[in-house]
Amino acid sequence: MSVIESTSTARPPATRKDRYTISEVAALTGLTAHTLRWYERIGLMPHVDRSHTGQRRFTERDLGWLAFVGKLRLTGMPVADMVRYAELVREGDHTHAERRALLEDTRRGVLTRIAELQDTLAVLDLKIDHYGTICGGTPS
Amino acid sequence: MSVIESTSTARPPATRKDRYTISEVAALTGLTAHTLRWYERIGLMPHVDRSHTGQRRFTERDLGWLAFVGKLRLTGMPVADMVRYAELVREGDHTHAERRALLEDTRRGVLTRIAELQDTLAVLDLKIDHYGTICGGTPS
DNA sequence: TAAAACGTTGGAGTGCACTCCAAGCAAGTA
DNA sequence: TACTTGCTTGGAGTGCACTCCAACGTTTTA
Repeated sequence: MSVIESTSTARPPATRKDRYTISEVAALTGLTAHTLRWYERIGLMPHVDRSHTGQRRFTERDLGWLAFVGKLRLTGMPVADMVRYAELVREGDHTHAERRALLEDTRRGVLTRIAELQDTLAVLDLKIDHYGTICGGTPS
Repeated sequence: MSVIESTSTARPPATRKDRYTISEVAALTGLTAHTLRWYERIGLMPHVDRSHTGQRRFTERDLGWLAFVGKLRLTGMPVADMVRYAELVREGDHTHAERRALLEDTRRGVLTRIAELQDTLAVLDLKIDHYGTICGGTPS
């Protein structure tokens, strides 16, 4: 479920702002302000709005995008690929097929990684069991 | 795939192909020779035997260790922690408890990572589904 | 025996994903 | 207003895990 469908027709409670400073976004996302600026510089953010003096003002939509990017990061996707995805989004609706392909590749990668991890889990359990009981000492 | 061939007259009594050159080990493990030397330099390998002229000769035991290290690497464990584990092995049997603790920490980390990945999988599936059906165009 | 292929070392270089710095302008508080 | 904290930029620096280099010695093959 994405966070971004905050509609403008229904007035939300006063706790929800529509413009966030970089440090507010840093606190909300767990990213540093440095990293947020860097994301923008490399093209991983859609254009971020500015105040009349040039300071960044992030929207709810930016927050939603950042949440999704956070998920992509957790998949282990390289930043370069996330930038590619962001480019596709900027290019418009005709890139849907490529976006889906990218996501499906990522999905396959995640599945593979989960299988790998479950494999290591088996080895780890064997080893832990070994230390828990007999404790023979060869490094193997 | 057989590892045992690759040469020659089986004359010398001391050489029962249980000694592997660095490039053989590279081929068997998928690591590069560079990486194998680097592993040794940083203390991630137990002492590797040498030929009379100083070239490395890996044993079956080294191969087993490398296989285990490969599993640890797949867990995402930092190299520094793997080196710590290797040190504990070198220090002898009285480090069993600490070794087990290290492995149990790693196990918990793997479980967490699997959960994270399954979470990203849910988001990915939602998104892929979205592109598969309606294809509305907001970047979210 | 000669050439090609393989091995050795310390140290330098690479790519990734941040992370920080300096110097100066902007915003909120007493 | 003065002060303190926050935000701006381009560019340099960091830490990790390799990855490669130069210059030379060793082993295998023809």
